[in-house]
Amino acid sequence: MNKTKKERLTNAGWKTGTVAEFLHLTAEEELYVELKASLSQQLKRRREQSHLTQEELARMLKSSQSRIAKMEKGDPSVSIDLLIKSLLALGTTRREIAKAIT
Amino acid sequence: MNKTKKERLTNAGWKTGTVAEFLHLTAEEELYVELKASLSQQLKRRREQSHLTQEELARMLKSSQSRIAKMEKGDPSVSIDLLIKSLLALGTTRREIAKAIT
DNA sequence: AGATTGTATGTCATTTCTGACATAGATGCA
DNA sequence: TGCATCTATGTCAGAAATGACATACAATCT
Repeated sequence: MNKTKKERLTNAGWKTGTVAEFLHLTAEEELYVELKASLSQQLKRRREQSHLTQEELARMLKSSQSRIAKMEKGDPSVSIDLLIKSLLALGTTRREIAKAIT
Repeated sequence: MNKTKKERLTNAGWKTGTVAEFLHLTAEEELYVELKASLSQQLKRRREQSHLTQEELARMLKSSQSRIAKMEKGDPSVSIDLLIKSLLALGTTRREIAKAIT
């Protein structure tokens, strides 16, 4: 965003900044959300590489299509625990999980 | 364990093997438990390096001494989520967390 | 247009996790 | 010995996550 646009928005009463600021996240919360997002993306990649639909993966994991969708979207209702268990079930190694987190 | 001892135990009716086998864990469950144990150890290391007691850390995290103890012991009742949130609160970077997981 | 396939989103009963508390080790010190 | 400090373990009410379901959305067909 260039300076001019920012000034225009600010003058018009808008606040500018990061998503984290907008959502009032602390530094730690932001790191947590980002870390979770990385795992979400990794899960989606692995599923697509395996040519599985969300429904097929759900059956494999004894979960549901809607929960898989939420996992891949980084929905607040899904835990890192579930993401990691899912990745492990898909054959992801610790090293690969670590790489995704970095 | 040397061969002789294993034979003795086996002959006496004991089964030998890994903890995972004893607890009837699947391969994925075993990986999950190991990964969690790594984070537990990392948390304990960081706390001790910071010269904090469990009680002090508990106050910092708005948790309780007993939960910190359970975290560091890898108790089944604690989630990876809580471990990661705690590590982040202690200033651990994503890179360091990734390293611990590897 | 309608039909099919795959993904997203809202809701909810049940399950699991969490902080808090009590209390039991464990270690050191007077 | 008793006393203080730190850690471990069991329990439980309240909070959060889970799978399941319905349904909406999107893309691709005939």
